[in-house]
Amino acid sequence: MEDLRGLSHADGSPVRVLVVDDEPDLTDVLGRVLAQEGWQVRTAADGAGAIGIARDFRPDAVVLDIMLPDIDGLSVLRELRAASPEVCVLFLTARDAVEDRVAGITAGGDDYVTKPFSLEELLARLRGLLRRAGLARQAAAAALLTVGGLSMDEDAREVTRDGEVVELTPTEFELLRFLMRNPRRVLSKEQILDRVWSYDFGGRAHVVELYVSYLRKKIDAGRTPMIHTVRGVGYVLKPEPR
Amino acid sequence: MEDLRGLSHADGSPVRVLVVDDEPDLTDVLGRVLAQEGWQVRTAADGAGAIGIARDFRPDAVVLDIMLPDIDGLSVLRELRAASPEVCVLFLTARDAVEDRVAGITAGGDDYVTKPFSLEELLARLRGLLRRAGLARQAAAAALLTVGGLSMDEDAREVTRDGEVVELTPTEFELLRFLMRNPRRVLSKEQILDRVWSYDFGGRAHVVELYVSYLRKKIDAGRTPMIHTVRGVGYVLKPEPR
DNA sequence: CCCGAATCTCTGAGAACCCTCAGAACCCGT
DNA sequence: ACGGGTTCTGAGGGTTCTCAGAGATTCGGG
Repeated sequence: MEDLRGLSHADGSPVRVLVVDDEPDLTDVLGRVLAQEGWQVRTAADGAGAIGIARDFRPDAVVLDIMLPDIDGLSVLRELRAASPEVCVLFLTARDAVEDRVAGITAGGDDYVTKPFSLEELLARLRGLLRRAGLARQAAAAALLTVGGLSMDEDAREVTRDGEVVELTPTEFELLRFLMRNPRRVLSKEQILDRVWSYDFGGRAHVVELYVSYLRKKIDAGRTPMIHTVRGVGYVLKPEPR
Repeated sequence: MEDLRGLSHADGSPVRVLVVDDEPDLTDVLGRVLAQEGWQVRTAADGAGAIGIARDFRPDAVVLDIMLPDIDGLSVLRELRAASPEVCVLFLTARDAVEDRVAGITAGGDDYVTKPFSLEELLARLRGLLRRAGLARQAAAAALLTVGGLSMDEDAREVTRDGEVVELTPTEFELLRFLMRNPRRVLSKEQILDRVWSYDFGGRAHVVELYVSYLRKKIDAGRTPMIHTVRGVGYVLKPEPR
């Protein structure tokens, strides 16, 4: 059928993710998006809550804000790891607080995303984490997306159209990834904006048009177009028929 | 007899929808139409009322105007979600309300419609929301409508007649969707106008004739016609008799 | 067969929508 | 601090869509 979005355990049970952040708006949206991706989600607003929930929820992954109202995120991590050493962690950090503290952490196979982030970016990181932890169906195989003559290697960040390598900027890459994860489905500019751009982006949907036009130049130039405009609605990525 | 319209829970109980808007005219019409679609409906005129009703009505979906007389629509949403996190929301926003667009709305699985809207559009969005939330019988399968040799993929916005793709403008698409949801049933021009065009449309029924003629050119051209005129009454869409 | 009413189709104007260009702002590494 | 690359804003211009008006056509009753 469609794309296998929800990674799951070998036995088919859904992967469990715990989201910890003190902004309810953020945990709410994240929780819904992750659930939509096929994962089982719980949320917590602080360290104590997180530890409590983790005790019997036994998450496979934790999305953890480093700055929490009560306990330091790193201490929370220690607690979580004590209970289940296997758990993988995706940290959320403020842009300017990255440096030293996180540097050591990522060595352990965990990862981090700086706020403000785009949902696509967070999802991609989380998928990667779980995949490397062996929780994906297709195991540790490289993340390869293919739609018609288009293919994207998420790990290598390499995109090819009909075998030719295409160079993309970060935003172009994110946009294309979102399109490729939703082939044949019309996506509105608002949907795209909400997923590909950071949640604090105030701009207009006009940027989406602009980036679609960039993508077309790089991907559809001189070939059968794969990105189609659906007037008044949005855009679709479709493999060329035949 | 199969009821294709009202999505329902696994146990067959009807889906519950709460409509919140301060214009009684609008909630009345919406309430009637939604009930007719097989849903169980309650209406509220303001945020306080909505929260009160939601407490024991436990809606599966809420149609929520962002501009309410008492409480901000988003605050209402927070309250509703606190009580039942699963509820899906279809926001109503004014077209000219410049960028009161809230980031993340479409990302979390919710959706919005701008006023003035057509009833068909609102219904389609609401159906999509519930479908994706897993409340449809046929679960998350793509929305596929089929009448004879005609088929419509609502997600891809693609229509085919006898296998050939047909390009439609937004209005043509909406009109055809309405016809396809009511096959073999004669629909009057007024009915069509009320459903497919925005509720504030001042024009005459003549546009319906015009758009039916457009549709015929694209769908019936050179084939056994499926759109039939019932003189003095309206139009019917019928699959070619075997 | 004839006539009136209903319907169909053509046309054009205005609006909405989308694409692209050019340049400003920003970030980054050197 | 400089320079290249990236992101974003604004405006211009072209295309498509919607809809009203008018004339052509069809239908059905007498």
